[in-house]
Amino acid sequence: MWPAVPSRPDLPAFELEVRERWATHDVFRESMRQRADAPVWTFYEGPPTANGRPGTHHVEARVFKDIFPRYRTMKGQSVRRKAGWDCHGLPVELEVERELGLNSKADIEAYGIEAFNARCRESVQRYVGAFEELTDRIGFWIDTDDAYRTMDATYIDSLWWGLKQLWERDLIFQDFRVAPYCGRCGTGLSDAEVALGYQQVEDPSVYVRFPLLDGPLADRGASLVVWTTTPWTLPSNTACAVGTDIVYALVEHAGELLVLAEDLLDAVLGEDSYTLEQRLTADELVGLHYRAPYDLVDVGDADHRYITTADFVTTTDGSGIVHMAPAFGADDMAIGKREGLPIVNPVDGAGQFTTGPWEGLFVKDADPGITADLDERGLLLKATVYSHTYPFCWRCKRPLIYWAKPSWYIRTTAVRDQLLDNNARIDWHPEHIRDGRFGNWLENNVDWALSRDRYWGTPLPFWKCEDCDHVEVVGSRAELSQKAGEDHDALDPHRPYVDDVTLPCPTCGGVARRVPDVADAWFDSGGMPYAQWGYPHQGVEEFERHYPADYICEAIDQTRGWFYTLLAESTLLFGDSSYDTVLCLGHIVDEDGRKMSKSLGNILDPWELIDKHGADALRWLMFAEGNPWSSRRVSHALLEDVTRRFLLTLWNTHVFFTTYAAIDGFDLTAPAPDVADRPGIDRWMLAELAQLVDTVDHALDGYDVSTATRALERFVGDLSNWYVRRNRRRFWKAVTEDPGDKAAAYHTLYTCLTTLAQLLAPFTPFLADRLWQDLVVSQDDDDARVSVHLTDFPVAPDAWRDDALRRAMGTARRVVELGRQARNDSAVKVRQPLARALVSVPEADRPGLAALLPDVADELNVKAVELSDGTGELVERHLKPNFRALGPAFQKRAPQVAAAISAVPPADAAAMAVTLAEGEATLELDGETLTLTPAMVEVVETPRTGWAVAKEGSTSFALDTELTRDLEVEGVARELVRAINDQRKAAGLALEDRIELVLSVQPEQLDAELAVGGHYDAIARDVLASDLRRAPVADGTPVDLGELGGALLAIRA
RNA sequence: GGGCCAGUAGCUCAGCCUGGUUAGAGCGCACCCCUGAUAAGGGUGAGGCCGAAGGUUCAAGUCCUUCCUGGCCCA
Repeated sequence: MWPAVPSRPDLPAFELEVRERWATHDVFRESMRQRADAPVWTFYEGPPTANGRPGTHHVEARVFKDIFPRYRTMKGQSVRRKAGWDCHGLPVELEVERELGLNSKADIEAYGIEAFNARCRESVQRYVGAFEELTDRIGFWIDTDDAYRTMDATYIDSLWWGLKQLWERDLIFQDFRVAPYCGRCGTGLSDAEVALGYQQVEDPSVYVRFPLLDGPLADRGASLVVWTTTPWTLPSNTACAVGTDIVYALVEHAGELLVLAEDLLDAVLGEDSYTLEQRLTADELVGLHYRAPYDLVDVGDADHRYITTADFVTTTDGSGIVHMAPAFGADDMAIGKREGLPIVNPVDGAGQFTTGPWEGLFVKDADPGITADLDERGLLLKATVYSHTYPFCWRCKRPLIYWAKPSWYIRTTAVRDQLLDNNARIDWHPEHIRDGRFGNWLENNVDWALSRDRYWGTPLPFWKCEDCDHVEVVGSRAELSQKAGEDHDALDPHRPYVDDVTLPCPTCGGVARRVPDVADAWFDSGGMPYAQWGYPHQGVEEFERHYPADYICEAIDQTRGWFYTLLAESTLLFGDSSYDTVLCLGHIVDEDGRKMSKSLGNILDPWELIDKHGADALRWLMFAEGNPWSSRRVSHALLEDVTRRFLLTLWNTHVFFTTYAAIDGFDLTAPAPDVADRPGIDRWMLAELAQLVDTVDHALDGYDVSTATRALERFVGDLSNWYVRRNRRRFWKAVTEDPGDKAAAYHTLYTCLTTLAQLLAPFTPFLADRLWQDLVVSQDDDDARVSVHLTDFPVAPDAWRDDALRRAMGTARRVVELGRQARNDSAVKVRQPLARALVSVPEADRPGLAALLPDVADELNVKAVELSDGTGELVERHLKPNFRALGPAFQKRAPQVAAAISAVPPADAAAMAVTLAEGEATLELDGETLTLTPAMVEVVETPRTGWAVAKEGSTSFALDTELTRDLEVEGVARELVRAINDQRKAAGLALEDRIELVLSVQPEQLDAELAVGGHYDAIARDVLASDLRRAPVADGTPVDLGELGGALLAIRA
């Protein structure tokens, strides 16, 4: 039985039905079981953090993660789909802090680390259900029951192993470093995190006098003019830097002597407000001491507060003299180390002053007080505001400070060349990321700041002796038990439990305690290739089977996140890249191309989109709209668009097929005519299908969804708009008329639809399977074919391939377009048959087109379409130059030769066409004889008749619009058929219902002509009239036949 | 300030790697057709100095340089 297929589908409702079927038949698992022994193809899931509701951007990533594993499975590979969850990290802590109303690390510690971490653990599981539900609804086949969680003890065991490996190879070290730091969160931030929080702000811009203490300038009472946008760092000043190539000036300004860069005099002091006393080189300034404004911290005897040089000093801003505070700037620290300057750090871990008048104040909040103080003491020369971008904490939105703090580092710089080498072998999509964004970033690799002074994370397995500072690194809980001499195998490795474990120091016998830091959560996710299996403590076989990944996919913001940490860890631990191919997605933006953000209020909830349009529509939009890596728009309007444009076009074709298959009781098992015996249009459609299969297969093999979706959209358009429309009559005509032809049509369309279902399975898994159910499962009890997702990806038989036919049909369709244009221009309705038309196409296209002329004639309702053979009197010939051939042959003269070719008069052109056909022709140009080959010239024909002509390029169509009486009568017959079918529809009859028909046509002569021409028989056949009476009709429906007459008709079921 | 990407019809995008002289599609719009896919289907048309300027070339949407605009990433 062929199912009843609704012509107006509720796609989201169908998807839910399909999902039920998948669950009932356990299709997902079965699809993997089928391939259990097949070659392995590996996908790694980049774990999302489930501490918020999943958004539309998650859908994007997840459908791209889904499509290639589905494709690979259908191609016969074994694809394990292990899910994963990222559980640790500052975002989780901040969420919990908000819930608990905690504001600082002190608050957390007062609340208790144990209780706090318990809340964190609960928080990251809170939305797992929401993620799983959405994952399921969008058809992302990933095994959430088999998910790894970065907070699991076995996972952490693996990370500890990784860290120990690095430690043993001297790739982990502790150093005092200036790093971006959030005083509120009490932690340093990775570069990636810092990158998230740049904002345009206005900071104070102060110019401060630093009176000189040495040399003649000091004797004259001169001061340096020092510029800073962070007044709070002034108490920590230990030096000033000048640029070696910069010219400085001593000037008299408002009664005092000042030193600053000459180029900046006007900008800082104002034009004409100073008198130049003397130019100074940097060398003349170096070594001079000065008096800094504050002495909050005693630095002992160390020499400091003198002028030195630094290459980063410029004259684009400020005064050309840079204030140095090594505790609060990476550049400053570098200079400080070079000069052996003391580190003056009156700021604590909360970002607050520990001493002086601003003790207890967050440093940034002290800026106004310091500025006022400088002013009062006569040290402030000038204070304005400076607009620039400044980093803010990406979660708590408070300004970051750069702060010197002891941290643990991974020495990634030691493997920089290897990182570059491994990166060069990764198949990046898009390609430019490899050498561009990612490659450049690797070139400038800096050591990975690993430690975070926080609570909810993978604790660093470093135990440090209280007495001798010896560091013992532990590679698992088992090893911890062994070293501690206590059983910790079941320990929750999180804080605070792990903090309570002490080890005896193997060097001095003292007590070793764990360093308090946890690992950057990026270390967790970067370690998933091995940690997801618990490697090497367990899962060794799984790891080896699934390393490296064939494919990973995330959004572009992961370049310096997951893409980097995966590569860094695998390079450090295993020497190679843990992924071969990476697809880098662009961001999802709203209808106007704006980023979706809460503040703009333009966030689209994925459920709203899916409930309304369905998951397939959303998936298709993601795959088909633009490139995966450019930002793509999502909106209700766009979803409606793809639904109508693609999904419903396909659906309508499906409805057409099943409707007639049901009416005819089409029997699939009856033998199908050989492809070679089917009509040209069937062979053409199958040739296009073969081409489509190749295109989609090849595109997916190369991770190129755009090419695949474009080809699929084009094919579905051709199938619906050309094949089905051209062949409707073959489906509705009586079986007895031509059974073989009818079967050919059914089988051809059936093959197209079922193959499409398979091709679409990775893209739109719901609709694909629905088609499969309606077309295959309904006709077949074979369990193996219970779902399209259990089938092999299609391979086109060679018997389908016919490129010549594809080209010929292309020509035929272009000719039809011209024919329509000609009809349109001459205002002759399509229903009115015409006698003849004449077509001219380039000679190469003639043989192919000849076979398809009946189709052209039928489509255009013309009795006979003749193909000009290039010699007839009805056409005139012109020559058209072909530059592709002329260019190389004639170089600079090509344009002249081309002009000469175009100028050949029609009479000569005809002769030349003949000569050319025999090999080559000659042309006179400026008294010189040139030899032309057929490739250089195209012979173009133009109809010479007075007919309605349409042409495009070298193709033309001439339509004889003259009507004979016979044609008019036939037109009337067609008009009557239309009117009768209108009545059938008005009467609500089914397609296959038979009717009795009564009609009377006036005048009598027309009636007689219709009868003599056999038109009444044809009408009766066309409208399924079992009886047709030509008799007066009492209450008949009038039919206007224009000048020719009129009719009255009545039908009865 | 640096890196990368993008700029083609009103809109969304192909085409650019591999140069060839009428630059395509879909949507939208206007007009029209069809009425046995009908809450469907189809046609025709209008609409482009291919971001700008230089350069290379017989020939540039396509290659090169510079610039402009927008986006992303980084400082």
